[in-house]
Amino acid sequence: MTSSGSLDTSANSYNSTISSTKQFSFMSSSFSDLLNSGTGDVNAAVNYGLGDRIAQRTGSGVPKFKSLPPPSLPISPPFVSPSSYFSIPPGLSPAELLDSPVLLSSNNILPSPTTGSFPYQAFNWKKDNSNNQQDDVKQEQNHYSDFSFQTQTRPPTSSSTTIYPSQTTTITTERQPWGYQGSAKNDVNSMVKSEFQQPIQSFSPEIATIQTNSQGGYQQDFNQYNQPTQSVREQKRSEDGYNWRKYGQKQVKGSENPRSYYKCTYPNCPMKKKVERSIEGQITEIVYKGSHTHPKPQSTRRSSSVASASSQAIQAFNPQTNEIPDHSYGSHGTGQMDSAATPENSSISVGDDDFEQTSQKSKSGGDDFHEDEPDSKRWRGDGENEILSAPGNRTVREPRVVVQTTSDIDILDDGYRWRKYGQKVVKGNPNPRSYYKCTNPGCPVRKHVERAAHDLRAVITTYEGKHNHDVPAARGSGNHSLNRPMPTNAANNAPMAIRPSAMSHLSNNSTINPISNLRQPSSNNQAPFTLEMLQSPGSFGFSGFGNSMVPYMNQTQQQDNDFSRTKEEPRDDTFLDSLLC
DNA sequence: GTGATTTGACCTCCT
DNA sequence: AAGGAGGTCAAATCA
Repeated sequence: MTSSGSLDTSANSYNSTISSTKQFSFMSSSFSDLLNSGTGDVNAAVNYGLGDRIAQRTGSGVPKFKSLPPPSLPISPPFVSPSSYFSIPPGLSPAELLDSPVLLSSNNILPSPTTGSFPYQAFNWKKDNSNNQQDDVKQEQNHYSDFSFQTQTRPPTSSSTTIYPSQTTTITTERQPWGYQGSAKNDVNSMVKSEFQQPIQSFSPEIATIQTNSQGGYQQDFNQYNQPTQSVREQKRSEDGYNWRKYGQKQVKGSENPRSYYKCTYPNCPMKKKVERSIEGQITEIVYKGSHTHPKPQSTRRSSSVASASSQAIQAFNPQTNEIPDHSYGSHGTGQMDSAATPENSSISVGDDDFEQTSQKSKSGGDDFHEDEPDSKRWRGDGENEILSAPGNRTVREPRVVVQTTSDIDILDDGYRWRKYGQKVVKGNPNPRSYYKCTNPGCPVRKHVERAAHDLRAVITTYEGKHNHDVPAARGSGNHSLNRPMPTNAANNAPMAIRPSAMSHLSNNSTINPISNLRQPSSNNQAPFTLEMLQSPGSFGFSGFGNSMVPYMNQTQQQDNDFSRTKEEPRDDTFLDSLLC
């Protein structure tokens, strides 16, 4: 139970292999609990869904794309494709970029679309390279949640990592399940290790926490966790850094896993989240709804020193959605919400209508997702966990940890509507890349989404082109919140759907663009987001991340470049054909 | 005694 | 309009 802590995964029965025990509350529950948790393997086996079985047979976890819809931020579509603005630094290969920790940070952490997890290396990177930086990062967690290994700040037991970017948050959660699942159950260490060994795309604070516990190595990063002095309250904090109160739990149809409902404990904060945990305790799905109207609670762990500015900049950076803002707020130890980037200022959709958007859910493992498909169906749809082949040769059932954001994902991703026009397996990634085109007549914008090769949970979304139109109204809702001006409190109402996928999004635009979060007219969306901005520490305040960001950027760019190829393709049909070929 | 969690009941929405 | 499912409430319970 901890609000955040309680990871109820449930819905999907995946859990299986990794099982954690009962509820794994990062926050409240102690890590030991995890360790104690019984084995879930048996259950897992039982729980396996058809998809899982298939996955097992195939030996590969086929992510379900449905759940993975790009991190759509309910709010606004990506501004500009980052790619266009960024260039890859010499010496960096795209592949490297992908693996680079930076990626994690970006969107904050971008889990591979496919896997949703970040490469283990990334962690190492931190350890090795950024111990110092890590500290900074930690401190700045607030700022860049992505990077944030905010969780770090928290004690291992409490997984209250702060995930600033919403998406990031999502990812985090997702990972946790994995991470600890394994670890939690049988052998925390082993599990964790395995995961880490495996690429962990999504860096969830929780995971981090787990790691910390299991592995000393990460502890460096997560020193704070170890701090004995943490207050219980802090421990309760969820990985996302906010304090949550569980207000309900319910068994969802079609899922063995119970779903827990949490509310942000901050007065008047509308933010909610629901977490499903597997029997083992693995988090199978997390869905955030709404946005925080306040800064993230400061934890002692957090370094107050973090410059809010930088953090803010970073936050803004998150293209993703509301969360960014939300988290961003939180992320700032300062609690400042004023960052321009914050959704608040932006016109984020809020309101009931928004809900559609709000509740985005991402589940890993979708074969294919149709944006048109209602979120509810999408994310919930299969319900079955897929078995992913973990890097280590292990076949692990991928926790369907889906970070859900709140609502309609269709639009969610970026507020725009997309039509799938192709799918292809690109070199270097066994996971198919779905290609989408903006459905708005005459709009040249395209995007492609793929799961990261190393982590199915991670979704990489790349945008190409600029929208020549405003964000379409949300389906079902006459007014799409997206179009609406954001409420004063950006985060407030706007349901943020955090998807793991979103987290993973590499999508240049969405991910990078803080602006995107702000719902601006499409034209604005396109607003120039220059590399300089990103790079310049001052401009976006990547301070702390500095270079790291660059790589990320680069990566995105690369993607764009890659994608640009597709752009050149004169016709969708042609393109599709080519893909099919 | 306070705050968080549990859990059955109720409400709302969707089909 | 009815039924089902999801989400929320709130009293009881627990820490």
